[in-house]
Amino acid sequence: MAGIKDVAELAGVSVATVSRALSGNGKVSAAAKERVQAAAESLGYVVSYNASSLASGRSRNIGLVVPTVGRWFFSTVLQGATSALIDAGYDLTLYNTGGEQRHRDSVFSELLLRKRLDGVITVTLKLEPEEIEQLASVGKPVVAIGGYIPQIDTIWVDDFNIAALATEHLIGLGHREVSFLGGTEEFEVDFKLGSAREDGFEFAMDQAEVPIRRDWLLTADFSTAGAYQKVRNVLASPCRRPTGIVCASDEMAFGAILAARDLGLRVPEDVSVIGIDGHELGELLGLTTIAQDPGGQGAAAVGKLLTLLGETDPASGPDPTAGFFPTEFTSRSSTGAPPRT
Amino acid sequence: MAGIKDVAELAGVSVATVSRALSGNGKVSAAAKERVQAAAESLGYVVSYNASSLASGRSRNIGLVVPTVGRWFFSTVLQGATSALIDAGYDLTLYNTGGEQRHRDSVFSELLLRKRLDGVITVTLKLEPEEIEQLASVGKPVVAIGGYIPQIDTIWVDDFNIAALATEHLIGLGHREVSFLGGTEEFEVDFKLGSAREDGFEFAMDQAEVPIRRDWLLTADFSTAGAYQKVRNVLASPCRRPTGIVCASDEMAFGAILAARDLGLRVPEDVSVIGIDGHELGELLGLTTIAQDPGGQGAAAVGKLLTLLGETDPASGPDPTAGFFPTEFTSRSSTGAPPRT
DNA sequence: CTGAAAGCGCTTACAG
DNA sequence: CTGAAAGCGCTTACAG
Repeated sequence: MAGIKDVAELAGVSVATVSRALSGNGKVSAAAKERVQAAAESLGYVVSYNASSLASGRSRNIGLVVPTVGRWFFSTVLQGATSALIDAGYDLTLYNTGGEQRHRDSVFSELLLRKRLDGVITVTLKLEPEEIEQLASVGKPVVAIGGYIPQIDTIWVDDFNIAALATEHLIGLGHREVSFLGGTEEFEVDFKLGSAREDGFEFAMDQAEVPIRRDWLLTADFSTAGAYQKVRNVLASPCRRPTGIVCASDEMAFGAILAARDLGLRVPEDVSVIGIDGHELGELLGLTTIAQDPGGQGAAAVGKLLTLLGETDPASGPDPTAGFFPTEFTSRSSTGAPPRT
Repeated sequence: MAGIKDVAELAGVSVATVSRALSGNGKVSAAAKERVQAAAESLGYVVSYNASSLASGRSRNIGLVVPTVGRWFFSTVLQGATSALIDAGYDLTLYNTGGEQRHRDSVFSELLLRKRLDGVITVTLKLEPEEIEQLASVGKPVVAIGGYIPQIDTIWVDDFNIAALATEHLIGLGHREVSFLGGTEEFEVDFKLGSAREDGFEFAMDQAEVPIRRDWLLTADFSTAGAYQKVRNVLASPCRRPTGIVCASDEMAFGAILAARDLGLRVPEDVSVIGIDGHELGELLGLTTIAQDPGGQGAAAVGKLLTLLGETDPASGPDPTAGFFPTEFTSRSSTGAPPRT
């Protein structure tokens, strides 16, 4: 475990020069720099991040707060963020609150404020006004993904209009019996998108003057299995059943498709299903969806954070927080005209 | 940003006493402790981890190295590890090599050795002998998940026998035309399980004296979509096609099932599919599989690491590295007798 | 049980 | 361009 002193000795310079040569801060003669690098190399010296952070106040480490890592959206955001970060030479410390308030609070009070973090990315995390203030007072940049948080740079898709668009797609195909599958109350707290999407659905339905049936406003836990149960119940109804289902996520849409199949219903001849996400599996299952590229969102959040930290050229491309993150309507075989009755 | 001095001043004690009162190390009178805690509370004081780590040599932070986070096995391991860690008050720094050698090497040389880590968990990472030596020389405990690494505590399932068991299940049902879907060369490097599972398959086939067709030894990238293509090709063959497919992962088994369905083949009447993993979706798709509980493996690795760090009661339960991690054969509807010809 | 002080391994004004 | 030295905010023998 060679230290900076060992390198200085071997290179025949002071530790100050070693620090400058290796970090790139300050002036060092080419000759000295070369000797330092050679010495560091031969000793296998790597700077102690703890000491460096303590002395400089910068830790080259950013925190990512997620409610779970077990859902496609979040693991994909994480994947995108880590790739972007590794190239910048930053570490990623993961805070998985597990949706538990207790963990969420401790993340906040302890982990974010005084930890070894230069900045934080929060994913669909609801922040209280005083928490935002706290973060601002500490001076650590924060970038949020999902939902809208006042005063904080946010990467988000236009949930309301996406859901409205998905709904209009079904209405445009002739559907009048449309169900919406959103997130349960419990999940909306974290994911915080359920209601915007449901609002978009209701708006589109109202615009088209298609009546909304309250008992077709379903909710699930964003899992495929959860969605399967709910959709199966509604499709198995002996009375009228919806001919189209707008799902707030692709994973839930998969559940809807599987439920229909298991009931012997054909998709889309008997029932159309549309999702929101752009999950890889969607292609195999022929799912019509609105893709939102979570990996790109993760990378964009990293880019924005790095800019705030003064790392990247601020002129590099448009500000990802300036508007909504782009989405793409992807038409496949899970949607079609409703069955004639 | 109150510091330890502020707390000491407010509590009317020295910083040494504050440190001892808050960390629990060393003796402090009940009265002093109480005053310190009250002072810390009212100032919103949180210890600086960098300073603490530098001074003590312990950082309450562990590293997790994965080749990707976009595959179910890995995100589930991660989920299990984070839950276990958050309760212990440890941070988790994530190193996602993305399967790139360049990232993998930098993780090794820079990140692990001199970073703010007390220990490391590697998931299906192949380590060179000199790397193991390096780790040992630094004295940082390492626990591996998946595969076997000499001299390092390893949490792993019995890949060989699991695959053999899966194969025997199909043979026992009467199948003689059995295909194996493993990982591509490229993936085996990281995942490092492909060959053990293929070996198990071949062993079981040989034992039962069922001939192995080389052109039915398929490989894919462990993704559902990749598996779909390969299996579709083999099932679409105008000549003989396999009546059973042993898949090295559930996600690939999903691809196999979907490929069969899309070709109009019934599962299991026309073709049986068995996976390895225990993915949640397996229940919905009726997938017979051998569940290996990756979340539990992640938690077990954390537990082992914490023990090595002297954190937990060593007497708490059996050593998870003492044998193979338990797996569970889960019979569902994707396997049955082969079609009569 | 408690405090003064050294030290963890760097970074960075400051003075040359 | 370079070095001596202070300081980052803690922890922990050491001596009471």
